[in-house]
Amino acid sequence: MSRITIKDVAELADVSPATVSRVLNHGPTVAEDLRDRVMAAIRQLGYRPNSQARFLRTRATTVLGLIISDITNPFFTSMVRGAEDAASKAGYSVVLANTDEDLDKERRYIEVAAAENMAGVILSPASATRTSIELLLERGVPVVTVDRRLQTAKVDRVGVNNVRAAQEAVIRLVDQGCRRIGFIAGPAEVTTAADRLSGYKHGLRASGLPFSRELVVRGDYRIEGGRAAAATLMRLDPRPDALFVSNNLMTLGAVMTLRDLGLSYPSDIKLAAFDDMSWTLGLSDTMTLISQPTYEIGRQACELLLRRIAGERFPPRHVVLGATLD
Amino acid sequence: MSRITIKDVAELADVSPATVSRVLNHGPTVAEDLRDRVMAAIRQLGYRPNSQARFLRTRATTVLGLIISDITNPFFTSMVRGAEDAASKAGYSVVLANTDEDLDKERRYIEVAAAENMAGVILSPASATRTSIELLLERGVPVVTVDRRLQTAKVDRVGVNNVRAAQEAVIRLVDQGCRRIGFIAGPAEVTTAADRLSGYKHGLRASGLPFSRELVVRGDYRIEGGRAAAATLMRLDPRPDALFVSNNLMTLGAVMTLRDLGLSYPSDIKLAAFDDMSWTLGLSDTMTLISQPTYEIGRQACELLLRRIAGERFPPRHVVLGATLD
DNA sequence: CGGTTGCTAGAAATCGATTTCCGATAAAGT
DNA sequence: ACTTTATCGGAAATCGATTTCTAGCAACCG
Repeated sequence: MSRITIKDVAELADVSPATVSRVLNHGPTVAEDLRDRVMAAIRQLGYRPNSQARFLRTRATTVLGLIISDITNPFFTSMVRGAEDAASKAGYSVVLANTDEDLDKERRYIEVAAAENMAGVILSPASATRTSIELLLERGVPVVTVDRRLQTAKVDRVGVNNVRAAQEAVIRLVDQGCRRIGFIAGPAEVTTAADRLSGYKHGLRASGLPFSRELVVRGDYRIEGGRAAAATLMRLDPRPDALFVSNNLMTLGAVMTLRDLGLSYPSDIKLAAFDDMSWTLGLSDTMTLISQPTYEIGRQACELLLRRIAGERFPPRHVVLGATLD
Repeated sequence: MSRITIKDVAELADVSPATVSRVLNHGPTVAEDLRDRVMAAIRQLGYRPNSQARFLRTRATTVLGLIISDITNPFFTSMVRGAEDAASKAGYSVVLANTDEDLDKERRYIEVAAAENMAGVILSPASATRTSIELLLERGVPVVTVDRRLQTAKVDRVGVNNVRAAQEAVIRLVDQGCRRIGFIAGPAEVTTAADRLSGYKHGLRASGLPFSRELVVRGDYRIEGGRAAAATLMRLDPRPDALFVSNNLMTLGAVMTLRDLGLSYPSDIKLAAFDDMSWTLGLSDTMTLISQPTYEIGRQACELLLRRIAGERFPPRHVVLGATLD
């Protein structure tokens, strides 16, 4: 409950608060013995500067916000680690917030980040058009988006080329003999969903296959959505000979549906999906997987953010990393 | 980049800053028309109080810290949600930090929580003996631990009775005919690991089976650790007829090992494990699972924390929720 | 030897809010 | 009608740090 302030330290060391501050910050202009006395007093009292008070004067914090849509998703977990590693190397800490793809929650956490004057924010926006980051931008808090783009503001973004990756996966399926490829798309508001759908269409065109509306069903990027979407697709007549699912959790759902129907892959139906799924142990061994360099996405996003925080000015940058098909 | 302060609002509304503050906080003692003018000015300028400055005066924040050992683990994910729901109901926000079971990282985030003067902290300590929370306690920041206990300080804790749950699972395995039950334990520093090991021993004793040192191998609560531990156990001669794994991620590893050896469960060997694993789709259908009410753990931990924050004083409380065997 | 330069360290202003204290005004009581 | 009381709102102090400004002192130079 104690409140040890710079003044207490100053008194004990018999110097002025200004000197204590100098010892802690821009060091050199303080005499050896004073410096020692101050350090001793600090240790003795267990003094820690009040970061709020410090901020009031300096406007500098060392906490980054990482606002993501679903911490359940291993995709994001590895990204968090990449960001944390880059941040701690630079002396910053990362706090996480989970939005659950919920715009209200997202707005609340953006408010928190702004109110706490975080040094910068890495965001995977729940919506390209309805997520608003002006609260941050108008306060000068830099923002970098990961995975998804944002249409409401021009900010840096780190991700992969979703269009191309999706296209390649479709071509791969066609090479395996598929002709009727069902696509489980993501939420309409998310740019990755749109990009992947667009890649799906490109892939069909490139393969000379027709695009059919009925073969596309939207899900919510969660397990349940994938399950329902797959069920819808599998009721079609004739039924698809392949499913292409646009994220990992929905793929789990789709596999559940296939099980329920007694279908196995790849014998009865081929599967392709976005994102790493190695944690499912074998479920994904026999499907085409598009994996993204998630750790690297987090790392680079954080480094970009740190450069913005340091004050570098350059046009909004899109870092596009390679996704791999395997 | 703009800095809109209470002074700007006061000027525009042609009142004093004190009045603006009164409008925002303890309302009633301010006249209708002034109140309206102030509100209009606030809206017009998009004013938001600087929370650091406010804190300096009031010493009250509305951010809770949730410091957990592994956000990858679905166990914690659901807990986070429980805590978030309880917190937001009370007007608090939750920020997460991920320690990766790493004591250094953990210490860093405890420092962050203290430096940021978070209102309270929910912690799943990486070590019962080496995790130090005095930084928080001496500043009056209440702490509640979840899942694991802490030996370095007497604080509230919410979790399940790990000893009993483990014991029951062992008895269940014995009922299924198992006589040589291998146990994959968790890290020595974590209380849940010790409790579960102890429950395993109790279960054996209650079933009249001998305890054998060689049947216990320690893992690190991660996939790799489970894999290695299972491999060690399966090299024993005679090999175990059951494996009891003390958390979900290690169970994944153990299953990987069994696959590699060409063994299937429950025909060749029986499995029991702690924690929900429904996200593994079928992997866990045929094993004995001890599931914990994770959402509820998070919710109750948060409510306990909020009571402490509100200043309630009562002896450190241990809330023990029921784990279920299925 | 006097005056200038160069440091060091303290006093005081400052950041942006809240809150205490107090004066002014209006309402109420005699 | 005049004093007393209540209420409202402004001036100023405060929270805990940083930073500017300045005084004091020593060293250096001509």
